[in-house]
Amino acid sequence: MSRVPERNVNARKRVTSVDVARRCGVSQSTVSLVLSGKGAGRVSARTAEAVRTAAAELGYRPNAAARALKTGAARTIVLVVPDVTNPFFGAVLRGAQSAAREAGYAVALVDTANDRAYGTASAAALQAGPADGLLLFAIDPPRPRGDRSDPIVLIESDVGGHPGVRLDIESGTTAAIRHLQELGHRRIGHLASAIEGSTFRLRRETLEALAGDAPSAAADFVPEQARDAALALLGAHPDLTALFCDDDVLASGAYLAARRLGRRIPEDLSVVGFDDLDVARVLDPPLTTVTADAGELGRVAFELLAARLAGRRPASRVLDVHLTVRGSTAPPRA
Amino acid sequence: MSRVPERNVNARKRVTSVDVARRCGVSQSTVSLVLSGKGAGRVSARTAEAVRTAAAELGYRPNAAARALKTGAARTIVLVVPDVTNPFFGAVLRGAQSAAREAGYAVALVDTANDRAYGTASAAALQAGPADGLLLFAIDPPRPRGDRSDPIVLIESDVGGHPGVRLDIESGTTAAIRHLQELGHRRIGHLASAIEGSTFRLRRETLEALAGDAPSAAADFVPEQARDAALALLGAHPDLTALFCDDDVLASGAYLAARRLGRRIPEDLSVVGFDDLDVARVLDPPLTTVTADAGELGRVAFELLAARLAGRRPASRVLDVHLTVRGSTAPPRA
DNA sequence: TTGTATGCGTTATCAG
DNA sequence: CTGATAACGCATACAA
Repeated sequence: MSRVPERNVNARKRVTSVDVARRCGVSQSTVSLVLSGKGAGRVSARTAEAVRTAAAELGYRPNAAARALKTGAARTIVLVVPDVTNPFFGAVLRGAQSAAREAGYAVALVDTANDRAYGTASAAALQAGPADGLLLFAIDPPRPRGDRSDPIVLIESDVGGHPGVRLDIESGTTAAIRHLQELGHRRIGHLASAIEGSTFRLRRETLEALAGDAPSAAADFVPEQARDAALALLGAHPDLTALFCDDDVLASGAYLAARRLGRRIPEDLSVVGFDDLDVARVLDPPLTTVTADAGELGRVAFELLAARLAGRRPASRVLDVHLTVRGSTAPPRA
Repeated sequence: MSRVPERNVNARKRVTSVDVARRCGVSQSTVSLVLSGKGAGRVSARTAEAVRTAAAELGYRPNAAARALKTGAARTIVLVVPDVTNPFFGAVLRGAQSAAREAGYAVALVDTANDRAYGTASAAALQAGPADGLLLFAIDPPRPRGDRSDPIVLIESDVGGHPGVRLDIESGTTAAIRHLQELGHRRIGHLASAIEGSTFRLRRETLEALAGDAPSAAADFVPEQARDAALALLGAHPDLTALFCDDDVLASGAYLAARRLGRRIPEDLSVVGFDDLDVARVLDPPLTTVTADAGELGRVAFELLAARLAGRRPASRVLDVHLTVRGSTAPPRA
C-alpha cells in the first residue's frame, strides 16, 4: 500500500521575509530592517521602496510567533474577569482595549465564570508567555514566584504587592448611605453580592461603620436571584425602609421584589444602586445610584500595566465616583 | 566611559526545557517527549517521572511563542465584535470561550466600537498569525485572498463563502409581528438599529413582508438614543399602536418614550423586543420579546471554527428562537 | 549601504 | 529507550 502523503489542510502558503527578500534580490535582514522601520539612514531609499512594494505584492505579514520568540514580548495582555455577562465589564473591557490598541497591544480575554480558583490558576498559566502582562478584575493574583515583579495589575481588588486601580468605594458608599440617612431612613437593608471580593467587602464595612449592623441578603448578578434575596430580606425585616444594593443589577431585583410585594418605590421603599449601568436609567422610577466610570477603570488599568512593562513601578490609583440622585429615593413614610 | 550593560527589566529568568533536562540529566528532546505526552512507550517510566518532578520543581512552562512558531498553530482564536458594551455579546462571548477552553484554545477579543472598516481591517491583520481562526460577529470578512479557505466563521452575518451561525430572525420576527396582528394591531412602527448588518436587514424584510411598509426610526443601543428615536417616530405617526424593536435595549428606550408621552404600556402602546436580555424581565411591565440563546450562538460558532481548523467544511447553522409573551403587548384600545 | 551568521525555545526526525 | 540535530521566521551584532 502506497502511503499517501498527509496534506496539511491549513497549509495556506505563508509568505515570509525570505520570500520578500528573494523577490527583490536583497537579503532577509535588509527586509527586516526596512519593514521594522529601523532602516532609516541605513538602507537606501531605492532598496527600501523596492522591499516595501515587494512585501505589499506578496501580501507579506510578519509572523507574530517568530517575532515574539525573538523579542521575548508578545505584545498581548490578558484581562481576566469573573463574569463577562455583567454589563459593567463591557465598559471596562472597552476602556482597556482601546488604550491597549493605541499602544499596539492586543487584549485576550478570560472569563472565569465566577470560579475563583480557575481565575487564579489561569492567571498563573498565562504568565508562561502567551501574555506579557495580566489585568485581573476582582481576581486574586497567583502567589508571586520569588519576587513580585510580575507584570500584573489588579482592578477592583486589593491584595498587596501589585499595583492596582479601583473605585473609591468608601466615598461612594458613604454618599449613598448619608443620602438615605438625611432623608430620614434609620433601618437600611443591604442587598449584597454573593461574589466575594474586596470591592464588596469595602461596601459592607463602610455601610456598617455608618449605619451599624445592617440586615443583609446576598445574590448573584441576576435579576431573579436578586429579587428572591430581596424578598427574603424584606420578609424577615418588615421595618426596613431602604435598600442599599451592591450593584444596579441587584437593585433591579429589588424593584422586582417591591413590585411583587406591592410596595411602591420610593414611597414605600427607597433603593440605591451602584455603578450606574444603562438599566439604572431605564427602571421606573429611575434609580438613584453611585456613578462610576467603568471605561476609565479599564483605561487606567492598562496604563498602569504599560508602565510596569516599561520597568517602572506605578503607584496604585483610586478613581472618584459620585452619587447620582434620581427617583428611587425619598423620605420614609411617617 | 565604561558602558553599563543594559539590564532588561523584565528579565524574569525563564525556565526552559533545557533547564529541566540539565536538572535531571537527560536530553532536552526527552523532556519534550515526556511533557507533550508523546513519550508513552518510548521513555521509561523512571525517566518520565524524573522529568516531571524536575519540571514541577523548576516551575517549567513551555514557551507559547516557540511552540507556535514550531507547530504553526497558536491555539488561539479571535472573536471580533462591534460593541462589547451590548449585554448580548457577554453571553455570546461566554459561550464561545467556554467551548474554546474545553478544546484548549484561548480567545482574544477585539472590540471595533462599531467601526466596520476597522473591524474588517483588523480581521485581515489577525490572519497574519496571532490567531488560528476568526469568529466575526456581524462583521464583514476581509476579501478572501485567493481561495476562501481561511478559517473564518461568521456570527449573525450572512456573506457567502464562509460558514456561519445565526439566529432564525425570520421566524422570530414573524412570530412577533403575527402576535401583534392577532391582537388587532394594524399600525406597527419599527424601532430599528442604527448599526447595519444582515441580522437587522432580515428583521426589516420580514416585517415589511408581513405588515407592509412600516414607519421606522433608528438608534444605537443606548436607552436615551432609543428613547429619542421612539419619540420622533411616535410624534410623526400618532396612529401607531405598537412598536417592534430590533433589540431589548431599544425596547427599553421605547418604554422611556412612552413614559414621557404619558402613554401606558400595553394599554396605549404595545412593545415587542428581541434577544430577551436581563433588562426585558426588569422592565415594568415585563417585555414581550423574542428569546434567543446567545450562549449557544457562541458555542456553535466555536464548534464550526474548530471543524474548519480540522480541515472540514461544516455547514452553516440557524438557531431556533421563540417568542416569549409577557406584559408589554395587548389589544389596541378601541 | 548591504549581507552573513546566529539564536530565541520548541517539536520532530532521525540515528544510536 | 534516548540523544543529537535540524528547522520554524524573525531580529540583530557584526563583517564586508
